[in-house]
Amino acid sequence: MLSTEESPQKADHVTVKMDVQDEDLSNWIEAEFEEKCTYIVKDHPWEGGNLTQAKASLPRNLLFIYAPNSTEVIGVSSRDYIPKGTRFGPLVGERYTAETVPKDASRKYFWRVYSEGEFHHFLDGLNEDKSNWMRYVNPARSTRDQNLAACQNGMSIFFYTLRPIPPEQELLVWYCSEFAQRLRYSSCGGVTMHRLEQSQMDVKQQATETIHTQESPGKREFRQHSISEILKGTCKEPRRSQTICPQSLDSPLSIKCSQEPNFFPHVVYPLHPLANHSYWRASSNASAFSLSSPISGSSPGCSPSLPSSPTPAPQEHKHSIPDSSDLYKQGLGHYPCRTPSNHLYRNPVYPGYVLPHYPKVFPHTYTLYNNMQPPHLSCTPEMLPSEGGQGFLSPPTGLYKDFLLPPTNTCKNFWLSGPTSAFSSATAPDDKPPHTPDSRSPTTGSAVSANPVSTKRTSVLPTASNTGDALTISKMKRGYKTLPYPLKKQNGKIKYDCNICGKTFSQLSNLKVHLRVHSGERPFKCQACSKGFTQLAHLQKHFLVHTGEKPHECKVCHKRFSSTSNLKTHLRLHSGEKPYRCKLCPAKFTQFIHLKLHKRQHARVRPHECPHCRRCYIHLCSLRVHLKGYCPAAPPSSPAGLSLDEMSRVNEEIEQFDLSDSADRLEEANRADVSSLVEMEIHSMIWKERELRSCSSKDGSKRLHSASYEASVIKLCHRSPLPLLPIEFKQEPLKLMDH
DNA sequence: CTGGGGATGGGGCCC
DNA sequence: GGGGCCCCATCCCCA
Repeated sequence: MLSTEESPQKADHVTVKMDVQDEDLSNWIEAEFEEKCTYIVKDHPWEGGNLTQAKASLPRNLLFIYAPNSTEVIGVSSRDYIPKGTRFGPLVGERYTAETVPKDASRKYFWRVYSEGEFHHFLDGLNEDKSNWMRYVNPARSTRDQNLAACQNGMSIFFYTLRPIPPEQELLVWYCSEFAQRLRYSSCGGVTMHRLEQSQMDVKQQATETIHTQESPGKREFRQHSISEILKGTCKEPRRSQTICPQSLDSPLSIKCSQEPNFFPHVVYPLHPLANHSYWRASSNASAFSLSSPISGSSPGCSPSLPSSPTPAPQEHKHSIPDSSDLYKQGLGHYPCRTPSNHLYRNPVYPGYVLPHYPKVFPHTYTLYNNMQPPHLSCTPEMLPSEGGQGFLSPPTGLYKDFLLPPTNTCKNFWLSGPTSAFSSATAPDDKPPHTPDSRSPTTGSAVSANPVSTKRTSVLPTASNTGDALTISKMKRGYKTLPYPLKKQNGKIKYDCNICGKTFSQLSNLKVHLRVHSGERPFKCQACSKGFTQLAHLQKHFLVHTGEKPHECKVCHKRFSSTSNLKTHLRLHSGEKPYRCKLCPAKFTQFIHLKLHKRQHARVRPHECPHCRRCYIHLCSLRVHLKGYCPAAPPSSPAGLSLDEMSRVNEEIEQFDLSDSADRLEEANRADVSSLVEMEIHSMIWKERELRSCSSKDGSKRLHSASYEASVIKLCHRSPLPLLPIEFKQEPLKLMDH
């Protein structure tokens, strides 16, 4: 990590970063997570297809953990190293208000979102096509295990990494301390879990007596459920207490007061006049947050007119949050007589709960001209530039930003078409004119906060009316602009590594843009066709499709092209250059793709045959590797002592390698040790596989999806770090290989 | 199947 | 840090 001594000019940057890296995030409040955690991993975009959204949404740096011999997801793990302070989310689910929630809905994956201490809506993760991967994350049973903290930021629920997560470690979530505190839970998941389970045990005996008078014998049996079961809702659906019991879970009374055992009433309903017993009965036992966020919902904190008031006195919140005893008297409240053993359960009533200090850092709302959101939505000013959309923000005056200027002179008029331009109003699917800050009303914040996506970040331009909070905004922006990255130095320059794919960038801005590749964020939307792009330049280029403009002209034939790339390809026709040559025949091509297609013809021809097993290979080096102990018909000389299965597996890999570009390069490299290099890699792969199996057998609870391993194998062999050829082959591989 | 062109994705570099 | 421009790579479509 870069120290301030190493780069004084970056002292501020590093200091902030060091804060994140060195601080104990477990004591952070939600606002701190939102402010300081700068690395944001968004869901993988879901575009339909065979996978459910819940499965397809898994970010690329995560893996599912599957039940043995099953496609059932039982957890989520990291794929690669994930830095401390990384934000995942928001949690996605169907949204229900107390009025719209179906009476017969399964509530296994209900999450509660609160606004100003009052229930606002449910997020239901039950439907895998309408939820995201976060539904699969298991709860942490101990502080040691916990690596994620759940927070409500705005009206969304996010998971933040509390510490760096090494590759292939299961993600385990528990409340952030603030969260746990207001729920009167231990900030340690294990403690709470232990209490819950203990509570469950205590109730068990009492319950048994009650149960057999009310249920059939087959349903009498009580059972302790694992946290995982609870989370997954695989445990038996518990009966819900219909008894109002205001005591906290810490009180034995909370158990005794139950008329009916209530094992996992993890969903507790809002104090609502419409609340009825059907709600309680419908409560289920899966994860659900009852959240209360001072900045949420129709919080005036979203209103531009809201002054930056100091932290409200506890009394204020006591007024806004019903006292549990009052609830009890009213007969409307519900306090779980049994604490839920499921993860992420909370008590919706906050007796004595004092809202934590939450800096008024979101005093302004801005209209986002980005069709990633409905145009009526506002956003908070600290929004992360890397999340895009900044180009679509209306400046305070309501004018459109100058990015509408033309990429080329020839289309200037088009780009300058203002609000009617493709970019400026790209966000308004209904053609509704986007709001400007000037037209914003205090109720705008309500509209925003009522929408779970309203916390999407983007940068804003401070308005004249909000200059008083410029410092706050600046602080927020600094927080977001500072990535908690382990910085490296290369030739005296700071290098920014993408911790997802490992790519290195010399400029942080390049990395930020690059991260959109992983997050799936495409903030630049084309109004004409709704396509999204990661960069404005891409959108600008794309829009030439709609305008029909072809700015690039061939000097020879005066044919015009939309891109320089295509013009360059075209120019090869005039120059006669065919840089892509086939090594197996005299064919030459002007485009690499044509060579690639051509090579398929040769792939059917496998001139190198094993004399023992008659396997055939395109490349001699592949045959050599095969003969080095991986031919099942050859005399035993396996240097790795492989089983037949493993040998078969290796041969599959050799076959795959044979079809890869690396094989071509090896062949061209004509190095004597080529087959040894390949063999080494394959050995490495085999041993890694063995280690994985060994680990898997030792820890039955951790079963990583085999596909991830296979992917790593493929990566290893086919994009291997083999010291094959100089790096310049990357761009013009075959061209340079030709002798 | 080959060749040509269109479209898109992504990164480097400079301002 | 963000925007703009340029470049390369790749995929797809079609004649």
